[in-house]
Amino acid sequence: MLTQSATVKNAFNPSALRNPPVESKSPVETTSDDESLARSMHVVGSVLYYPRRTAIIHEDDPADRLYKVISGAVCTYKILSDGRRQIGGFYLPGDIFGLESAAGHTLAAESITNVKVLVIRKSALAPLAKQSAMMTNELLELTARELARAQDRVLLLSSKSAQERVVGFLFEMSKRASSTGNTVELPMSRQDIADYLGLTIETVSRTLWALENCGAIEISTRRRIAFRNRSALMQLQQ
Amino acid sequence: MLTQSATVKNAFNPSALRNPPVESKSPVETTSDDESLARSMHVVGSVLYYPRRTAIIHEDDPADRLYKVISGAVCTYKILSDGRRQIGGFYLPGDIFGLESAAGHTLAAESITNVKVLVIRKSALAPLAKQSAMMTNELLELTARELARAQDRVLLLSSKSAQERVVGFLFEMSKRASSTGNTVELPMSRQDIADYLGLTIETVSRTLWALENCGAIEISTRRRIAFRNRSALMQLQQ
DNA sequence: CGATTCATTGACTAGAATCAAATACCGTGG
DNA sequence: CCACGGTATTTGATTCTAGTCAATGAATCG
Repeated sequence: MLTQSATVKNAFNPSALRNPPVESKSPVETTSDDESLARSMHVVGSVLYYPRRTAIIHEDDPADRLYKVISGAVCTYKILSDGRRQIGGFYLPGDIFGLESAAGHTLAAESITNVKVLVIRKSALAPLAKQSAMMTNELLELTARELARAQDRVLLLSSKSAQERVVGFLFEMSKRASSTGNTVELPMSRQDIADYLGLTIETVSRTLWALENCGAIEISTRRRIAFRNRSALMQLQQ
Repeated sequence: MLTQSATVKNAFNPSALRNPPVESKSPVETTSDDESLARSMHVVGSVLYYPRRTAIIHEDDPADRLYKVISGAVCTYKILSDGRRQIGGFYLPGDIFGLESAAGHTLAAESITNVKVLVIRKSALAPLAKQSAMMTNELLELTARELARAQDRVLLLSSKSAQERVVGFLFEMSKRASSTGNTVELPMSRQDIADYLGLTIETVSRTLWALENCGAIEISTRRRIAFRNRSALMQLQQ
């Protein structure tokens, strides 16, 4: 359970970061349809800092909080009985996580990089929701979008090849992550990508190599990938 | 698009059913937390009948309706570019579908058996929702539950073997479908099961045979399966 | 009772997992 | 700045699971 003391233990001083938050690159965008929710979160929520690779939600935590990423990257996951890990999703600045847990079903969450998150108790949101039905609607909209994403993952996992998955992932990230021109910055490790796509780390590595080899991408750094031939990639993705 | 005329064309006379709705076996259960929604649906919604294997929602339909299964079984699905079909979910009496489309992302839906459904326009729901914030909350709760289910599917598809998938499916159905004692009645075809689990029909068939061979289940009819050794099955599922 | 669809079974193949090893990267401390 | 240790990643060889193709068998519908 995420107690106050646990939070304090995990907290770190943002001024001491070796990798400072990338707020300048990825400003927190509040889209028009979550404005009232965003405002409420800023009013009654509190900001927490987590260092890289720290638990934010444990799998058995009561699911009574919503989180908004301000800077950094977070993933939700589940550990299966045989030790395999499935990543439910990556959350980048502006994204909200903790929505799925309304049904008592909880994914764990951990920071991939140093992160700054806005936390709010759902119970603190309830009285505000009474005032404006707006906010409940926004929550509903967000949850429906999360559902749509999950269904896209179901599609991806059920019938796409390793190559299609990796290419799809690169496109998804180029849309969502901080990407300047043709370059995309991946905050997560190869293992994270593998666990997200339902592949092994070896397969992810080999697939990326193959994509580079055929001139579709260029792996500048491990964490930085440049698109060399977008249309060729499109075709590989189907 | 689902026009009134299309509805009429697809409609069938419930008194002429060869396989009458199983209302007596599977009564429509309205759980405590969707009571106000259920009431509203019954008040402003309308009942439609669809014969077996008929389109209820087309993939390009505007996503402005909610559906509640009264009797029979429905599946949502998507056809992939290469012709494969992925089933998003099965909906049995009492289940509501059409929730995911709030995000503009639509799955098609078709009847698996003859079905009776309650349909309501979301726009008709909106004015009622203003009166009671309750209902929006129920919708949120339902959507969150649907999200949790989708995430379970993601887990299942990303890292479970064919055997684990099939066993998991049997347990899911024994919980949800009309099951008397140790027998579960499957309204869907092998192909439906395969498309739901991300397997081929051959693999589903072989896996079921293997389960029967090792004494875990008994395939009385193609559509009726009896559990012979639940604890052995549990272990196979992991 | 035949026609058609649906399901099962068999033989073979392909793609990703696994196991094993080598290499590159990163932070640390000298 | 550079050597060092530990971790993350890449690469190689092999295995294994589920897919594919093909054919047979069973159920259902008219």
